[in-house]
Amino acid sequence: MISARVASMAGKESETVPDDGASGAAGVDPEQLWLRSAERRRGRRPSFSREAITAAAVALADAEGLDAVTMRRVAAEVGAGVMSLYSYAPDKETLLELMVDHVSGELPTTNPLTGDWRADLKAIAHLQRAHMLRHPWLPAALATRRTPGPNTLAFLERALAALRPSGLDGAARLEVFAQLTAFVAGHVSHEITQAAAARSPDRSAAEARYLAAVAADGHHPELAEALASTGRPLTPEATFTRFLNRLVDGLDAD
Amino acid sequence: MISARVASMAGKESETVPDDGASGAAGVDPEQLWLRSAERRRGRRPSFSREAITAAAVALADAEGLDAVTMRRVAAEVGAGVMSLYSYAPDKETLLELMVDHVSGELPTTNPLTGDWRADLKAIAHLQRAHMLRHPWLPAALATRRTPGPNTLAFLERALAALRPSGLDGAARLEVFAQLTAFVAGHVSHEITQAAAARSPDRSAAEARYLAAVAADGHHPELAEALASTGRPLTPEATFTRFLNRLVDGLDAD
DNA sequence: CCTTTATCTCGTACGACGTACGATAATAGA
DNA sequence: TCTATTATCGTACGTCGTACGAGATAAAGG
Repeated sequence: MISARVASMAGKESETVPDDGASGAAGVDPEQLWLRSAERRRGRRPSFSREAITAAAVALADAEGLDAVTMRRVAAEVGAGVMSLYSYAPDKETLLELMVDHVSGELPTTNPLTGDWRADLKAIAHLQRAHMLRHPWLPAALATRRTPGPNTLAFLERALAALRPSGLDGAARLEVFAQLTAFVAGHVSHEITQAAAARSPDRSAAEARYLAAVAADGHHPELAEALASTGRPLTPEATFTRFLNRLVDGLDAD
Repeated sequence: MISARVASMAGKESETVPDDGASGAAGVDPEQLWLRSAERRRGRRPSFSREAITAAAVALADAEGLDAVTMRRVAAEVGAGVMSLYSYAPDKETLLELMVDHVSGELPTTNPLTGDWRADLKAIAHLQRAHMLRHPWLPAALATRRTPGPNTLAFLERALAALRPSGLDGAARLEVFAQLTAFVAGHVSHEITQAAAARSPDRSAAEARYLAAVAADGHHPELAEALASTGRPLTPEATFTRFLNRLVDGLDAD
């Protein structure tokens, strides 16, 4: 999802699609959000900072999930009145964008590239996975995200550099990175759901009973067999690596 | 995401993970939701039906997006009082689950399989993509989804049957299908976002200007080159097919 | 038949949300 | 000092999900 918008710039696509599922058309102006100058001449001096507010929101999301990030909670955390937040971000959606870019600052952008672009790309994907596991709200937040901020762009720049030896052209490299990010987000989202479910034994047991009942109804032989299968348990890490390798090894400039 | 919970049953995984990002631990009891008997002896006869309510909610989501699905709107659409809905679903989250399973009923489960499991799997993925494009709220709804309903299970059964000739064991087949679904959902989510952005020219222009400004700042040479690249425009369909083929062709039993 | 018991209907109400509005306070240039 | 500008934030509005409980309606027991 990172660079979704970027990828659409090079080589505009066609094929119409029904109405958007989750969000209105409004959104935020990226120029005003990311490029506005820091100069400030007249008027009262700000008591807080965009940095501090964003950091507080991130801490809240990390600790209690995305639902805990309300304007009231964030304001309380920072010691501000609720409406003061609106001096730093025009609305909550924008605050989410700031959060995403804020944590993107944690991603390394200066470690050496090996020159083996497949290996480098896999390493990047592993970085992204670890990053999303550290901030489990990220996959959900990325879905609503609109434009990449400076930290996101720095990481994108890094990924494009890693892909340079692949021989893919610019648009294709953007596309590969966007798809890779979508893949990682999808996987981590799945992984988080499973881990969360595993942590509540009551629900796990109820679900196991439900599936067993379905498998026993005679209409789901394949499911019954799959559930009875006794393969060695795979770690999410191993599954991720396996699918990632398949995806990346299949890439070439053709 | 389909069968996320199912896949976790065969071969329980380890590796801890931080707190869930978006949802509490509560959830819905799948046994009571999907298996409760239809017998009804005493008491007032229901004026509505779970079917009708779910269908109204789906129609609303299709037409106006997931945000338009509020208990009040759905009730109005059906001609019921708001609180009457709670006789048919214990809460809104459950209504979402019902919606997901409802539309899953549109997926074919009886068309012939060719025996070429890779081809069959690709066909299934294309079905899922078309399905999600028809119901653009699906990718978002799948992320919160907890247990598969009967229609979802029927489709899962179908996918497992398609994978039978692959030689993969049961747990692996479940895992493949879960990952495939996550991949499709991620791609379609991306695709929808792009299409929605392309439909509002003001935003597109602002974003293009923003990215051009970033590319011109001298710190993003890779991005600059990628944006300048003049590859022939790729349809989302073509991109999807390409990545799908990479993923599926890489699968084998080893 | 009437009573009991279970079920469904839905008006009212509560607390939480995002945020529009406008009064108030602080700052810098004139 | 006056004025223009900017930040702070209390109050209030409309919306959300849903708890509660009073009424309606059906079948079962006598």
